[in-house]
Parts: sequence; C-alpha cells; structure tokens
Amino acid sequence: MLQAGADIDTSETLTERQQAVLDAALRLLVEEGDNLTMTAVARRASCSKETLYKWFGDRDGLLTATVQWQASKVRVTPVDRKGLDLASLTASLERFASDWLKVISSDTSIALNRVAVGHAGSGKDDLGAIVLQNGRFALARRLKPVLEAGRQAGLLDFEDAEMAFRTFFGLVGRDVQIRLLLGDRVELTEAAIGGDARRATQQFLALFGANNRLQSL
Amino acid sequence: MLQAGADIDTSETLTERQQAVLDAALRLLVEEGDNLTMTAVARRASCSKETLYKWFGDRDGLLTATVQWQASKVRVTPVDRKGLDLASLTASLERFASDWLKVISSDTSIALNRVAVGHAGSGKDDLGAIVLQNGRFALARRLKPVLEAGRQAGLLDFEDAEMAFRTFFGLVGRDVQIRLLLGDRVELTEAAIGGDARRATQQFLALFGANNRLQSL
DNA sequence: GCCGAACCGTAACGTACGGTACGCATCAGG
DNA sequence: CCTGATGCGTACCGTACGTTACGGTTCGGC
Repeated sequence: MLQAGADIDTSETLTERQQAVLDAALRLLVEEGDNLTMTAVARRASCSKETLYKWFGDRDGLLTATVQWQASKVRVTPVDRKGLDLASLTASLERFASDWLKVISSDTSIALNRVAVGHAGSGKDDLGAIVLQNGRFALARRLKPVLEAGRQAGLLDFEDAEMAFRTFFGLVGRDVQIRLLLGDRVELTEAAIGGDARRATQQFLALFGANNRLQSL
Repeated sequence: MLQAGADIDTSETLTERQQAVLDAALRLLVEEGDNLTMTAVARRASCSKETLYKWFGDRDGLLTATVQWQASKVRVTPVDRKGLDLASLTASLERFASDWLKVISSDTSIALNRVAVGHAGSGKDDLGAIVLQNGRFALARRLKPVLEAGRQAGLLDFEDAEMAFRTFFGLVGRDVQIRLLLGDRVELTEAAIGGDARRATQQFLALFGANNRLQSL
C-alpha cells in the first residue's frame, strides 16, 4: 500500500489566481506531456517564473500541485444505500463502470497518468501515489459500500470485497487503459462505453450474483 | 490499431557486440529509467559514444533498438491443438495467465512500459507501438488459437474471439499493471501468481464455458 | 611489416532548461 | 502622496546532456 493522506483537499489553501495558474499548467500538460517547461507555464498563465517558484517551490512541486488540483476537482458522489434491489444495484454498477471508462479515456487522465508513470521510477516525487489514490483507490472506496450493500441485501455473494472490486475493475477496464497510455487509438464513443459498462456489469453479476455457485473462486 | 510490422526480428542484423551493448542499455534502463544518459550507456557497455551514434543514429534510435531487442528475446511458443479436453484447455489458460502475470510484474517489463508510456505523448518514436505489439497484441495472437480450438472442441462458447480475449485479459491483469507502473508495491509471489491464474481461468470458464447461458453478454 | 577500418576514451561544443536576480507596474493602507 | 508588498516581464547564470570531433589503439587483409 502507498502512503496515505495523498488526497488532501487542496482547494482551501489555493487562491483564485493560483488555481488559474494550475489550470494553465494542466492544459499545457495535456498538450505537451512531461516536457513542458517552466517558461511555457509562466507564459501560458501570464505570470512570472519567480512567482511559480515562490508558490510551488520547484518544478516537481508545480507538477504535484497540478495533479492534486485536478484530483480535488472530482469529488465523491455518495450513494444511497436504502431500498436496494437488483435493478438499482445493476444501475449503480453500470454507472460506476461508465463513469470510470469516461475518466480513464479522457485527455487529462491520460496525460496525468503518463507523467505519473514516467516519474514513478525515480523516487523524486509521489505523483504515482497521488494518481493511484485519486484513481484506482478512490474508485474502490466509492464502490465497496455499494458492493457491501448488495451483499447485505442478498443480491451479491463474495468473501472479500477487495477481491470482488478488483474483478469488477478488470472486467470494466480490460486492456483499455494500458492501450490508451501506450498511444493506441481506442474507439470509445458514448455508445461503446455504455455497452461495455452493461457487459461488464452483467459479467460481474454472473460471477458474484447470489444463487451462483462461483463465489469460491 | 497501430501500425503493423513493429515486431520485426532484429536478431538477424545485430552483431554479437551490438547485442551486448543493447543488453547494457537495457540493464541501465531498468535501473535509471528514462533518464539514462548516452555517456552512461557508453561507459556501462565499454564502448565509445561515437560508436553508439554510428550504430543507432541518436538517443531515440538507441532506445527503440533496445526495446526491439528485448522484444525479440521472447519468442512464441506454439500450442498443440490436438486432443483438447477441458483439463488441457484449463491448463493452457492457466499457463497463459501465469506467464503473463510474470511478465508484467518483471522489472524489465515495468521499466520498458514506463519509458514507452512516457514517450507515447510526443510522437518522436514508436516505443508505445512496439511495446503494445510485443505485449498485449502478441499475447492475443498466441491465445486466440487456443480459444478457437476450445470453441471447436465444444468447450467454449463465444461470438467474438477478440471480445473473449479482452475479457480474459481483464480477469487476469485486473489492476496489477497500472498499479505496478504507478509505483505501487504489489505482492506477487510465485504462489500468488498461481492462485490468480487459477481464479482468472475459472472465472473465464464460468463466463464463456459451454453450457452457460452468458455468452451473449 | 604496413594500411585502413573499426572502435575506444575523452575532450569540446551547443543548447535547452531549471533556477535566480532585478527593474518596473499596480495597488492597498496610512 | 508615500511606502511596502505583490507580481509581471525579462535578462542572466549554471549545469546537464545530446552530439560531434579527434587522437590513440587494435586487428584483419595484403
């Protein structure tokens, strides 16, 4: 497990102007990838390099601030756990699946994951940890209550929620993320995402729905 | 789809010495990541920088040559398609799964994927395409005949082999690769890999085995 | 033994970029 | 109006690294 606390709410301590600067940096990151320069960020944000350094310390500080800033934008939408039946559970799962696919196929997510992966080797910063916390682990934190509720309602049957989540994760994502990160053009229209979400959900229910004898896998 | 022909057999045109140089570059790539320098490669390989440039053109050329060299090392092991029963099919699938998990969790695979992902944004070279061809797509090419044989033997039931393969891919890999690439320490002992391979195979058979009414998903 | 090619080691060049310093404009508070 | 703080624009410095150049060495062919 990675270090905790990597998903602090940064929107408190950032002024309006600083957020604008980070937005500019984010756009530049999407366009240029990791080879964006401090001068380019300063020019794009119409601020001076000195300000960048005063606010964010150094280049890595700016990068982490940018990643955290983007992470703080997507907030958790809690799920109601009352009156759960198969239809609403299915809808919840499909919604999670399609949201997730939309996220990982977005330009900013691809760019952010690219730089985080690139930086993961040399332990200079924690970009990988931050992205992981606000991506894969945040999804798990949001989805697990739904799974637990499904189990308590007698709709799902599994031993370990973590294991069930990881299976769902695999059924939804499959090879999409790695292909996108490696530059493959995956056709992900709105319709395709919807279809994938339905398929993954049905497969998940086939594996972990109650009345199936497969939960021991 | 990416451009074809990215997996040419390079072992023909490379001299013994050049292969040694690329091996050195590969080791350095695993240690240093993308921030390895030409001087470091020259020193590690006990050759001159001039030779590096004569042989590989420039830094990107050296990198692509290194990636292709590593790719050319893992050759395809064909599968016998005669006398297929459920036991042998299961064994084949488990073997693929465990081999794949072993590959993506290896140091060199992680390092190669990291630099390929990092370079994928700026279209300077085709590292992403090469890695994809010799990773995800090579696996598909090797596995699909097995799936087809399983279908012809009446053991599997699916419409689209590509779709079935992608599901298997997702069930095996789940979140492992992205976590590893992002620097998460995933415990992948020999035993864990074996267990994951068995679980994924059973799940796949539950979804796509004959006598199940789930193939329309 | 001699020649040229290939190659090693290293020094040198050019440049891109991270980081810093400084001058000037704006503006809030007194 | 004065003053200090904040921040923009820009020039500047240091350095790391890709790339090139060059002298010295090994070695196969004649």
